[in-house]
Amino acid sequence: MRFIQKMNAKSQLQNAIDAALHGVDFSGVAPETLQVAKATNPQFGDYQWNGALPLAKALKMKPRDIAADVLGRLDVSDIAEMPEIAGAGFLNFRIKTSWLENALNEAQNDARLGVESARETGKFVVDFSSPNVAKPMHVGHIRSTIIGDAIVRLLRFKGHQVVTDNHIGDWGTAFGKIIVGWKSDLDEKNLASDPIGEMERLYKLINERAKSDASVEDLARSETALLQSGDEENLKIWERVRDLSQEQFDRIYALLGIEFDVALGESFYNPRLPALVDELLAEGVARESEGAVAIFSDGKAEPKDDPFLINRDGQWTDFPAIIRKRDGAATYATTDLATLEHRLKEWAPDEVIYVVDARQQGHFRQVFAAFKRWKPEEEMRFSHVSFGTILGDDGKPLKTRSGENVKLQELLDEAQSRALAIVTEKNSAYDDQTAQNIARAVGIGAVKYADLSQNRATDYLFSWDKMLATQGNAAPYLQIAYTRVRSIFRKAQSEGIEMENAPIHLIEPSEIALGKQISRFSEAIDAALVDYRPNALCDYLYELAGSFAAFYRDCPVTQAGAEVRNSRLALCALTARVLQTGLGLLGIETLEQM
RNA sequence: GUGCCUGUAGCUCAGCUGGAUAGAGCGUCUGACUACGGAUCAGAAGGUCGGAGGUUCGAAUCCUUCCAGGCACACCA
Repeated sequence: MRFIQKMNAKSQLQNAIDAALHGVDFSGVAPETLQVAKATNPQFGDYQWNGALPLAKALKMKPRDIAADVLGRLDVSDIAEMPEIAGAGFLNFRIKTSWLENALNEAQNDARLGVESARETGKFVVDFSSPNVAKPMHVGHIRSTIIGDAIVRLLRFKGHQVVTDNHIGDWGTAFGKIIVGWKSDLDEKNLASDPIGEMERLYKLINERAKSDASVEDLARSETALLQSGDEENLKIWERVRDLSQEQFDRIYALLGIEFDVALGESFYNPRLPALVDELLAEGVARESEGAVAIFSDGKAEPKDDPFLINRDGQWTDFPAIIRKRDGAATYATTDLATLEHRLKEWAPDEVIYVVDARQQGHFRQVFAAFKRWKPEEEMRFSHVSFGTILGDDGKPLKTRSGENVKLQELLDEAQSRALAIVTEKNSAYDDQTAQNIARAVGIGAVKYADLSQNRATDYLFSWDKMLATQGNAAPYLQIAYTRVRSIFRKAQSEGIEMENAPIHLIEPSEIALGKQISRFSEAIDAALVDYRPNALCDYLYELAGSFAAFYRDCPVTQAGAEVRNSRLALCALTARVLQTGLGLLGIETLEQM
C-alpha cells in the first residue's frame, strides 16, 4: 500500500496516476517524468501530469491517446474535477472545493497541520556552525549556522532523528601562539572585560612577532608540542581559552535560538589520530610520500571525477590528501576521518550532513572518498550542503570599512537596533521592554530570512534595507502578515464574538485560493528537503502571505454573518498557524503585535 | 592551466530531476485611505534567460563550445 498524505493533493493525485498506470510498461521512461507537478500556470488548473508525452515516445504512440487511456482508468473523483486533456497531451487537474474543505477541516484539528511524517524516517547527523576558539564569530559563520539550524528543524518536523554536532575549532598550531602570548603579554583586565578581544590580540601579537623572529615561531611550536603531550600549565591555559570562548558561543546561540546536542571539537579526536593514520597505512589506504603520509588515487574513477587527481599543465597528477605531515602532526583531513568514524560508531546515522562553505568542496570530496575506501562496507551517506559568500555593496566579500571580518555579535546588535528604530517609528506606544523584544524578533528574523530565502548555492548581496523591508520577500513582511491575522482575532474578541473551530466552507475565489495555498504546506516542506534548500519554504510562506492579503481585501471576517464569519475565522486561524509553524521551521519568531 | 560554482527585467533575486504566454520585490508610473493593522493593497511599463551551436514534439533548465565573474588547487583549518 502506498503512503498517502491526507492533506497533500499532489501525493493523492500521484497515487491515482500510479494506480492508473498499473500494468503499463514504462521501463524506458525516467520515473521522475511521470510525476504530478504543480500547474505552471493557474489557467491550467492546480496540478498537471505531463507523463503522457515521455510515455508516448517510449511506447511509440500518440501522447493524446496515452492521456486518454490513462484518463479512462483514472479515478480522482474525490480530489479533483474530471481532468481535461490539453495541448500536446497534458492532464490538468482542478482541485474540488469539497476535497479542500475536508483537508482544511482535518488540518485545523491536527497539531501537525496535516503534514505527515516522512514515509521512511532516518537518522541524521548534522554538522554546522563550527566556530573557532579564541576568535570572534563573524559573518563567515552565519550561513552555516542559520541554514544548518533550519535543515535540522525541517528534518525533525518530518519525524527524522537528528543529532546536531558543533565541530568547534579548538585545536591546532594557532594554540601555540596564544599560549606564548598568554604567558608573556596577558592583560588580565582586558581578559575580564573582553575575553575574545584579548585572546585575539595575543594571537595577532605573537603571529606578528613570529614573522620577523624565527625563535618566536619555534617557541610557539614547542608550546604546541607541550600542550599535546599533556603539559599541565598549557592544558590549563587551553581549557581557560576554551571556556571563555564557549561563553561567547552560548551567548550568540541563545540570541539566535539555536541549540546543539553535542559540541565535540577537534580536540576530542586528537588522541585517536596517530593510531588512525597507522591503521590507514597498514590497510594500504594511505602510503608514505616525501616523508608525509597521504591517500592517493586508486585509479578507479575517471580522472576528472577523482578527488585525488588534479590537472596541471595538461597532465593529470597526484593530488593526495595528507593525513600526517612530515613533522608528524595530523591534518584536518585526519580529524575529519576520525570524526566520521566516531559518528558512525556512536550514532550509526543514515546520513551525515556538513553545512559548510562551498570553498571546501574539494576537501570534502576527498574525505568522503577516503572514508569509503577505508570502510567500503558502510552505507552511511554524506552530504556537503554548500553555500556561497555574503557580499558587501561593492560585490566583494562583506568586510568592515577597515577590511576586518564583520563580527557576528555586532551584526546582530545592529540588526536589532535598526529594527528598534523601525518599530518605534511606526508605533511609539510600546514600553521599552516590549519594543526591545519586538526588535529582537524582527532583527534576528530579518538576518535569518535574508540568508534562508536565497538559493544557498549563490553568493548574495547583504542589504539592511532589503532584509528589514515590510514589503516583498523579507521576514518583517511575513511577521506583519501574521500580526494582521492575529489582529482579526483581537477585533473579534473585542466585539464579543466567540471563537471556535468552526467548519470551513469556502465561497469567494480568493478564499478558495488561500485554502489551496494552505493545503500545499506539506509540499513546500518536502521541496525544502529535496536538496536541503530552505528557500523553497520561504517562497511558499511569501506566497501564503500574498494569498492572505487578497483574502483580507476581498472577504470581510468580523462583519460577515455568523456562519461565514466562523468559517473565515477558522481559515484565519489556520493561516496564522501555518505562518507560525513555517517560520518556526526556519528558526524565526512570530509576534502577536509589532 | 584544471576543476567547481555563477551569469535571468534598471537593481536584488526566484524558477534549473525539460513542458503549454519566463515570475517576484525594489525602483519608475497610475490608482485605493468613513482603515477587521495604509508597517497595506491593486494595476501598468520593463526580458533576444551571457553568446553560438546541438539533442528533443518541446530548452532558462540537458550536451558541446566560447565569453565574463567568483572560488579551489598537497604537508593552514
